[in-house]
Amino acid sequence: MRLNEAKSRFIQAWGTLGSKWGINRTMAQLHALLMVSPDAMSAEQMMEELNVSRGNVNMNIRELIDWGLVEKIHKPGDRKEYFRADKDIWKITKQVAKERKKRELEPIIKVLEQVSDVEGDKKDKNVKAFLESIQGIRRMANNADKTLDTMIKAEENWFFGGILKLFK
Amino acid sequence: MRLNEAKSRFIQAWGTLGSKWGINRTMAQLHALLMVSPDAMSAEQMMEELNVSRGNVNMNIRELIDWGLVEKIHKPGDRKEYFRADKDIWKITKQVAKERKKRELEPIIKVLEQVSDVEGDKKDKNVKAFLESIQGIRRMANNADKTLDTMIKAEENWFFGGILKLFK
DNA sequence: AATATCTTTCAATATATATTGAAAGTTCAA
DNA sequence: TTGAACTTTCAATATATATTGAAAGATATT
Repeated sequence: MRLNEAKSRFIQAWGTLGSKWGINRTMAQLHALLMVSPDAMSAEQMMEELNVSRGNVNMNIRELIDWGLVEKIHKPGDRKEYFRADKDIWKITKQVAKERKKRELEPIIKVLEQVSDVEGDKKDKNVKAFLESIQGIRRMANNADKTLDTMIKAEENWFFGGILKLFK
Repeated sequence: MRLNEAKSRFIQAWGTLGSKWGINRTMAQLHALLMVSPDAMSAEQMMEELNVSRGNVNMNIRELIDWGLVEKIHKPGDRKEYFRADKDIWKITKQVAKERKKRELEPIIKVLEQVSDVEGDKKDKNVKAFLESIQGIRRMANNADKTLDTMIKAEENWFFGGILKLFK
């Protein structure tokens, strides 16, 4: 397979995967593009490669920066802005974990706490079933929270080394 | 907080969380509803609680069954179908992991394999950067795949206990 | 076999989300 | 301080996704 075909297949697949995980397709494609590009890219270059508008590139690159996955680069003697993505997949994974924890896990944990405080007859099977389920979900959420905390601090070779030993 | 308010807050929050993870809101809400309901529910009851149409309930319940999260129940002497969700959150988590692995992780691993086979000058920095990134992503994906395999078979305490201990 | 009860389907519609592109905004060099 | 080069914004539009509801399809009951 030629490089260009491989590249566009990967970008395509990454965009599709992103969609299934609630990530805007263009955002995922931009990320894929930058992950496999040796050099930082300008808005024009990205518009060209992905066939999307300037506004679309601008908004989604901003979102990627907000997620901590892309950074703005200034080349000396050039007014254009360039963008590059970190290529270390372990760092990327941790960064995504960190953001989703903050944006999604922590908020739901708060809701779970709030709804755990139900007044009324604890013998009522409706109350009982509700509280038992919520409690189970809370424990899982708190476990996930702690695990992510630790993962976010962990070294790369945890994932590429330690976990395999554990699961033998 | 009264049970009804707690229930609807939880259902609401679960639906919102689902959306952010690429899951249809009604599907997530139905799942939430069944998770906190002591008894199996009929389509009518669910339509009533969530204020959605019969068709919507039917399609999304079918999807939940397809994900292995809900089962159909027949009550003796009643022609109606009822539905119940497993309430064991560890089982639910494993089931979701199993399905997403099959539907999303395995397909992307195949694409990563395919695009790893790039012809051309391995000294070209474009080829080099592409292959290095893809290789990193592949290693991560394969690790995730193995980890999920193990998790799907594991007991809750062992999994979290083991991971947390390892991280220490 | 006619009827009542319940489920499924799917074209039409509504809603949510993504994308465009041109105008406004910004910055810099002359 | 002007204008060229570049970035940002956002109303309009397009696209994708979800939802409805009535008709068709099942299945049990009389």
